[in-house]
Amino acid sequence: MAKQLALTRRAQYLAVYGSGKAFADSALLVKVMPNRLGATRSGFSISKQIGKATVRNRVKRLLKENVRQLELKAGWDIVFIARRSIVETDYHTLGSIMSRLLRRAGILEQDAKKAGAEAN
RNA sequence: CAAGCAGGCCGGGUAGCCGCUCCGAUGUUUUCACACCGGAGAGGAAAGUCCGAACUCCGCCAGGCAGGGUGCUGGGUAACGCCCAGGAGGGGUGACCCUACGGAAAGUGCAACAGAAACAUACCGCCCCUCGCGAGAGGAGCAAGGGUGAAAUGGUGAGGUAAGAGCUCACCGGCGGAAGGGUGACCUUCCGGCCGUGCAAACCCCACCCGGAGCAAGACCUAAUAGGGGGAAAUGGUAUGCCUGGACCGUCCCCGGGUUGGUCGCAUGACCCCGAUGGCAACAUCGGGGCAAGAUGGAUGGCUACCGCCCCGUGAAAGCGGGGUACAGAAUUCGGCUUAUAGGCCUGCUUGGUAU
RNA sequence: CGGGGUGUAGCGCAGCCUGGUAGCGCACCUGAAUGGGGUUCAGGUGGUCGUCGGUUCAAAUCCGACCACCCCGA
Repeated sequence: MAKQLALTRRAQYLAVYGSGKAFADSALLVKVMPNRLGATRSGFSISKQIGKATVRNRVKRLLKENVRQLELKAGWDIVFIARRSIVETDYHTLGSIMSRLLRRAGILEQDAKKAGAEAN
């Protein structure tokens, strides 16, 4: 994932936390907020409660890879917040969870619906 | 063959598709960047942060006192609480392993409860003498036996005695002295007399070492705001305990305001590999060769297929089916220690069994 | 990444420096007082002292290692 598509400042995270809409699953919490950039940026929050450094790295990489595969509408800031049960979730299950949550948020491209159904 | 001891090593592989960070070349572009090609990209512990250093800043000024650390001896090292070799003590049939292992006649303190006594003692007792018909009472001696305790004034045996005791003797242990060996810890031999304990991971004494903070250290650049208001104090302040001397001058607190960007530090180093020489070894010296991650909301990845390895079931075997493939993720960099770790390999040695 | 602190009864804490008895408040249980409840009074239950080793006759306390949680830092 390219660097300019990532949230890199604490202020950006706090803005999404404060005024973004939330969509939740038992393994994942997603907060989204529209921006005016014409591009969609995403950030990841995996706290120390999730596990040791190896586990946190693994979770973040799975999330990033799934974001890369999904086709998202432009112009949104998205923060993915991991919950404890995400440790037992594999790549494909996590992909279906993410596509479901983002479709509810209304920022998944219609073309990608098919791919999301396939992943299920 | 089985059980074990010591040392060293590895810690999945190949291919395809899609990605990430850095470096280099080319092209487009005013720059920022973008496209494409090539190269590099987690560990033995990267971990815990328990020690030691490099490096950086702080007033590392001088002296002294506190305070902290280490603790058998000798060596290695930049340094260490690490490593090597040796000594002593302890454990194991053995290979071998373990040990914070200086000082208790420098001083202070503690040893609860129990017990007569925990620095000097006699509770139950033992023996002798006197009185008494006797039970017993008084006097003198003893510390062997019993009892209490974690610990009771060297141990075993013999002699000796009224009963006993290092009272005497032999051996052992401890202490002191002498001689010899060893750089030293210490060892061996001889002589002397018979001397109460434990705790220094209690204070302490002795020997040696230590200024403090840490890469969010620190340096530079760009942008922006302000050169402000109030108070304390001159026996004040100048970075980390205290005192003395010396040096310097504004210092400290509160309110208000601004920045929470970029670059460097940052990877050629007490570096790695091979060989030779010196040394029992740790290690050192010399020669040759090599360059091996560098992120900053933090890269080093995701998926698929096949193979390898281990376990279980089935089977004569081949094979088949199922499951597993650990601990763990660089953040200034090194030297150690400690802790976690599926499975596997190599070398030497010990004990027991069997065969020749 | 670096620095520091704390783990003791259900909860909040003391005891640790200077080693031998684990204590205080709230809560809980029983009884008294009230027609009943609260308040009050009396009595009582309850703790592997975070875990594992070491020193010591003896460890919550001294020493070492490990685990968990919390705080601070341009």
